[in-house]
Amino acid sequence: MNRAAQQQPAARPTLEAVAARAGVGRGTVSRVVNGSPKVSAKARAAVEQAIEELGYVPNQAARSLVTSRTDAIALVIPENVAKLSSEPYFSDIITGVSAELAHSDLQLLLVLVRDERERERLTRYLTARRVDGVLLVSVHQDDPLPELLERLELPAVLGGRRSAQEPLSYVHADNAGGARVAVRHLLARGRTAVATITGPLDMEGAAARLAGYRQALAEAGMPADEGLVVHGDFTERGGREGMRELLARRPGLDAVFCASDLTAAGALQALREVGRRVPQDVAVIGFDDSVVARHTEPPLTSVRQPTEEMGRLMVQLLLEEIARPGRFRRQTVLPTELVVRESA
Amino acid sequence: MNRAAQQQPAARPTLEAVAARAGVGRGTVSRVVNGSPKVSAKARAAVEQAIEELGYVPNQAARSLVTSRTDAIALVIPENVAKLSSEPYFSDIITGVSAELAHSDLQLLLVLVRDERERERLTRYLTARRVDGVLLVSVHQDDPLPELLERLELPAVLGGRRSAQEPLSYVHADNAGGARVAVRHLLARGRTAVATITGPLDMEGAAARLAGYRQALAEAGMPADEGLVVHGDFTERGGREGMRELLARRPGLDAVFCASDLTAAGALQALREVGRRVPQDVAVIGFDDSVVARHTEPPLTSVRQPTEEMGRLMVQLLLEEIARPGRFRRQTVLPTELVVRESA
DNA sequence: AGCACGAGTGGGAGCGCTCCCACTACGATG
DNA sequence: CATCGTAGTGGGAGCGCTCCCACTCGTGCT
Repeated sequence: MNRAAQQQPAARPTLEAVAARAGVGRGTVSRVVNGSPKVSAKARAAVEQAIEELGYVPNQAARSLVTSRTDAIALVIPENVAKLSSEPYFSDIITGVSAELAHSDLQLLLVLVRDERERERLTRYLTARRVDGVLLVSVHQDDPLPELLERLELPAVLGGRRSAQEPLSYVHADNAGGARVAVRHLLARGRTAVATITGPLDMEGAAARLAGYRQALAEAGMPADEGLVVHGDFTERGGREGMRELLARRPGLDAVFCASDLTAAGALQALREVGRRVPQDVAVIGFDDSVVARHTEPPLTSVRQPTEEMGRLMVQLLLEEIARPGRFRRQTVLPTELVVRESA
Repeated sequence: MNRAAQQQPAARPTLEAVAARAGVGRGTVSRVVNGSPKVSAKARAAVEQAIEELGYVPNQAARSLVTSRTDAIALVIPENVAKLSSEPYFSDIITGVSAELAHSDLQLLLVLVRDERERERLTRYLTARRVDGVLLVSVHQDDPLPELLERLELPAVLGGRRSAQEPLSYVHADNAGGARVAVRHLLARGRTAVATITGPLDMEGAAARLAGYRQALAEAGMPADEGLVVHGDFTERGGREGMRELLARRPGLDAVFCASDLTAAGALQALREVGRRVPQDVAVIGFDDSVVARHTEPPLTSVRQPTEEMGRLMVQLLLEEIARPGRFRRQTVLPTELVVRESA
């Protein structure tokens, strides 16, 4: 077992080296690198040339040490549910976040939190302030992370609020409105027994979708039948089981509003199992208008929320908050819209 | 516009503070924090208590400055194709990488490279050695990144090699073998005109799948008909257009092997357009066995590659390479397997 | 008793940068 | 012609840590 020879990979030039080469002081180089206007054209040119010649790249660690900025933000996804590929919502958030971040000079740290151990690790990480800010999606009512962020006074933006009184900045979609539109659509098409498979109700978004469902039924003067409401968890499996349960409880139902596309895909499977045709026998509507909505059979009518846009917006809010850490929290609602396909 | 008061958020305790409190020197605290065995039980206990009481968390920037380690690695995805949510492959890689990384104390930087500007930014970033290592997936033949990584002597692992002579470490699936098995399956079921829609052939994986297709046909003594080969790009759109092209060229085809599930999904659409039934008229096989394979109508028979596992393995190789930067490159092939569903 | 040795320990030096203050040079002003 | 800005500059101090060397003890041996 021979030890690999300690090779020194061509030590990178330092600020000091650039200064020497350009015949100026360290301060001047620093000013050029950081775009300060208080540098003469001549000095700037000399420095820029030296940087070019030496291939100088600033050492971020040294910079961080003195500025205590990290130039990185974390996107935290509590992935306790399933894996990323079956949750297009998260992928779209990531896409949006990454796209928006490309304009800035911040790096994106992706943190998937699967269990308690990983949550603790994240806690230590945030406590060490190893990021300038945090984006947090899929927040549940009792999630301890938002409070930690508040306590640490770490700039943060939530994707989806915990409640209507959410103190932190957040971006969310008009969940109740989307649900209302979906259910109205079903009623307008003559459906009379509209069921719903909810998401996890400890998430405000899921609760709002259920509320929207109820509002639309109430508007139309339909009696509230709790037998038509079954609880899911946004997953496909939840949708399948929820649908079976609904069919057992209310065999006469003719429509179902699902809290996510995945849920709807599961419902579709359960309906196929028992030979109910979609949309003839039962109309189905999903939520998110994610990529799965286009691949199911039949393709899903779904409430579109601008997921990628939400990611972008979250970054914008976070950058603002990082720029001026005063408590200027901002909360933004994005519109939803019904995309009609064949399932309803 | 009043400027927010400069508040100082409870200055974090330093190593020095811990040392003072524990009544030991800085060196001892450092040793405890870094798990050195050369500390007496008594000193260790004192330090640990002080750390606890003070809520000490090491400053990573200061540590990086002297060790020139960052404790972070980058996962680079050249996302020039489409968005993440429609590419389950990438999501699964991310899932695997993140899961494996949870065992270590490294952080995951996700870098999506969309255009030339972002590639340059990444180049600067890597040049500044702001990560300890790099995972690079979806490498094309002419991708300049691998060479940059070699030049920088930055530990790196590729997901998919550039060629059989790949000098860098990599993990890849047995693409040719998978393709062979798929095509054999079709032939064994009596299909006589088996077409293929390839991936981008400047990727070794795609080329290997095409080679496997050809091998299986040759084995069976079938004449090679280049009219049955059409070029795609792993996308759904490519699959749709490729299938249309194939139908125009060889109306009599009765099977098609697609280089990805997405491609197969597109092919399915094109077949449906012209009323061909799957699998009765045309059998279809995909590749990846990603989440879309289960959602198409009919569900796709597909060659499974252990994508998540590949992500995990990439991390393992990278960690090894970071641990001893000697040129111990490792190259690993993972098996593929045919998952039979209804489309073939 | 004297010595060597290893286990532990303290703390100086220094990583590469930004911050900031003192300083220079030069044009404008009274 | 003395005085005062003002734009630009150089470099000391210090961020919080690890590295490493010099040092102090016991302990076991001669």
